[in-house]
Amino acid sequence: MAQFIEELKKSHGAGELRLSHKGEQVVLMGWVDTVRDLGGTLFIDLRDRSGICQVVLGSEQLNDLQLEVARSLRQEYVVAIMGDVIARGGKPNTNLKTGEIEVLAKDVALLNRSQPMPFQIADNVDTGEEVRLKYRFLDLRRAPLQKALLMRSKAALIAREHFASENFIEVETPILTKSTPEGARDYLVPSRINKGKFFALPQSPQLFKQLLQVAGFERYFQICKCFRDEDLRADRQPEFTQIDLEMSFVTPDDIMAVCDGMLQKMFKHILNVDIETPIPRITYDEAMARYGVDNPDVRFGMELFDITEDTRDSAFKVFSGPATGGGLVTGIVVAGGASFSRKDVDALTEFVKTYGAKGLAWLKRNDGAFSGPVSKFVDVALEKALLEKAAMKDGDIALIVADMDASVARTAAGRLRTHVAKSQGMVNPGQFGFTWVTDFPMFEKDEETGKLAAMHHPFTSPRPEDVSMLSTDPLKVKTRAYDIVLNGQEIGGGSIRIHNQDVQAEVFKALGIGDEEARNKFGFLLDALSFGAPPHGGLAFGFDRLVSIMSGLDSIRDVIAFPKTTRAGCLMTDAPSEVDDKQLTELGIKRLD
RNA sequence: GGGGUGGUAGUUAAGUUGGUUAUAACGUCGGCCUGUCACGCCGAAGGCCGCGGGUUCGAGUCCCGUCCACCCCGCCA
Repeated sequence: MAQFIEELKKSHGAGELRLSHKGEQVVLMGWVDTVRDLGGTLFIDLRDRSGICQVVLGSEQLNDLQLEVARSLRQEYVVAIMGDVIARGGKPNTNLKTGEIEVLAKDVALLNRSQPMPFQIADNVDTGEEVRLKYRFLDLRRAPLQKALLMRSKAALIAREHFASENFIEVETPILTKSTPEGARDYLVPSRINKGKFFALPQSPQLFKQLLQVAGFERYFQICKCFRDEDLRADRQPEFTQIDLEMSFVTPDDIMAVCDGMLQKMFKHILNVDIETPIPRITYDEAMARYGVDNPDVRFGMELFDITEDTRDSAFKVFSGPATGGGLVTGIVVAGGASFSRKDVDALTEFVKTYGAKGLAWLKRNDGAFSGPVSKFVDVALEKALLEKAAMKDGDIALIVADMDASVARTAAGRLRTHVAKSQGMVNPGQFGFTWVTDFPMFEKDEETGKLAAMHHPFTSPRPEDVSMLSTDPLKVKTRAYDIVLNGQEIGGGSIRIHNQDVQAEVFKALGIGDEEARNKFGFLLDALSFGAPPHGGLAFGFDRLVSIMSGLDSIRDVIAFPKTTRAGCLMTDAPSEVDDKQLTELGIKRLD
C-alpha cells in the first residue's frame, strides 16, 4: 500500500473534479460525508473544503485488506483515496457539481476514525444553537458556515487591498489599554506587576488612531478586535471586529468617498452587486422625521407621517394631548392593510408597547369611509391630513402612535415601519439599501442623571457653524458625524474629530467633565492635541455586521468562527471559568463572596 | 435589570383532562444487498422528561424556584 500524505499528496479538492479530469489519477483526502454500502460495491461521498465527490470502492480494484478498510468507513471518518476519475457509471447526479464524474478507487486509507456525530453535518441542520455551539468545530464543517467564513476572509482582503491602494498604512494598536468611563462598560484585565490596577480591553482604537494622526501617518487603517461588556443581541458580541480608519486633512465627504469605494469593491467582487456611488446621504433630522430611527431601512417607502398639528383640536384626547403638550402624533399607512384582522392589529399594538408606546390607534379606509374605534373622532382636519399628507387610499390602514414623549412615539412608529414591512414581505431580501446618515446631534440627555452625554463620543467635532451654541444651546449643536446604514442596520460610523484644545475644553465643560477629570482620563490626548494635531477624522465599520448582511445571515454569530452566547460565554471552551485562588493572590485580587 | 419563546433518546420533535409499558423520524449498532447518491430491506440497543422543591394515591403534564439557549426592551455606537 502506498504511503498517503508522505508519498501520495492530496492532488485535488473533491469538489473541483469535472468531466475534464476524466482519465486522470487523483489523490483525495477528506471526510466521509455519507456511505452507501450496496454489499458488493460501496459508494462514499468524500467531502473537503472544496465540496463533495462520489468515490466508488469495488472488489475489482481493491484487495481484501482495502475492502475491509472500505467497509469499516463511517460518517466523518477521515480518509485518503487514490483512484481514477471516470464518467459516472450510473446516472449523473445533478445535485452535485461533480455529479458527472466519480473516482474509482485503487487504494484507500483510513487516516482517522470519528465518534458518532452529535448532529448531522448537513447544509440545513435543525439542531439548536446550544448543541452546535458546544461542538462548534463540527458546526464549522457545514458548508454554509464555511462559505460565510470564506466570504469574511475575502471581504477582509478586499478592505486591505482597497485601503493600501488609497495610501493607508495598517498599524496595530494595544489590546491592553486604559479604562475610560465614557461609552460602554470595559472588560478589565488585572495587572500583576501593578497590583490593584487594571488594563481595559479597547472598546475601539479611537484614541490611538487619533494619536497616529498627530504622529503624522495621515492615513491609518486596521482590522481590529474591539470589546464591550454590555448585554448581547443577534448583532452584538462582546468581542467583535472593526475595519477602523482615520485620515488627516479631510472633510466628511473625503472619508465617505473612501468608504463608498471600499463597499463598492466588496459588493462587486464578492456578490457581483453594483453599488451606485456616492451612496445617498440624509441628515439625522431627516432620517428621524421620515423613518423615526437613525438607521433607516431605505429598501421600501411607507415613511412616517406627522399629524401632530392636525390633531391639536381633536376630540380624541389620545391625540390632542400629545399634540398640544409638546408630544408627537405620528404613524404609517400600510397599503392594503385594511385587511388586517383584529388579531394582527393587537399583535402590532403589543409590538409598539415594547418601545414604550401606550398603544396603537388605527383607522381603516374602505369605500371612502374610515372605520375602527377611533373613526368617530375623525374630524375634517384629521381626514384631510390622512388623505392628503399621509396619502391614505381605499384598502389601507393607518397605524398611529401618539405620545407626550416625541421620541417614544417616533421610535415606536419607526420600528413598527420595518416590522410591518418585513412581515408583509415588502422587503426584497436580495436587495441592498445603503444610506449615509449625517449631522448627528452632539449631545443627548441622559434620562437617569439629566446630564448631557455625548451621542457619538466627546471628541466629535461640532459643525463649525454650531460651535457658538456649545455653551448656549448645546442640545441644538450638530456634529460632523456620519453613520453608514445598510438594510436598516448601522454598519459603520465616524466623525471629524476635534483638533482644537479650546473646542475640546468647551465640549468637556458641556458634558460636566472638569479640567482635572479631563486631564486624568484623556490627558495624553489633550497633550497630543497641543502639539500640532492636524485636522482629522475617520470611521469604523462593524465588520461582522457587514459580512452577516452580505451573506444573508441574521446573526453575526454565523460569521464569527467561535462566537459567544447571549450570556457572553463560550459553550465550547466553557469560558469564562473560575481560576485558582493562587492566580488571584498573585494579581492582588480577593473574591467578595 | 425587565418581557417573551423553548428545554422529553445522540439529534429533531409528539406526548390528550394528571393515570400506570413515554412515542416517532433521523442517527448509532448487527444482518442482507454490485450502480447507489438522504440507497433500500430486516432486526436491536438507546431516557436524570434541564435541575431543585411542592401539590397529589399518582406529575413529562399542575404550582413555585432555579439553570441554560435564543429573541426583544433597557444598556451598547
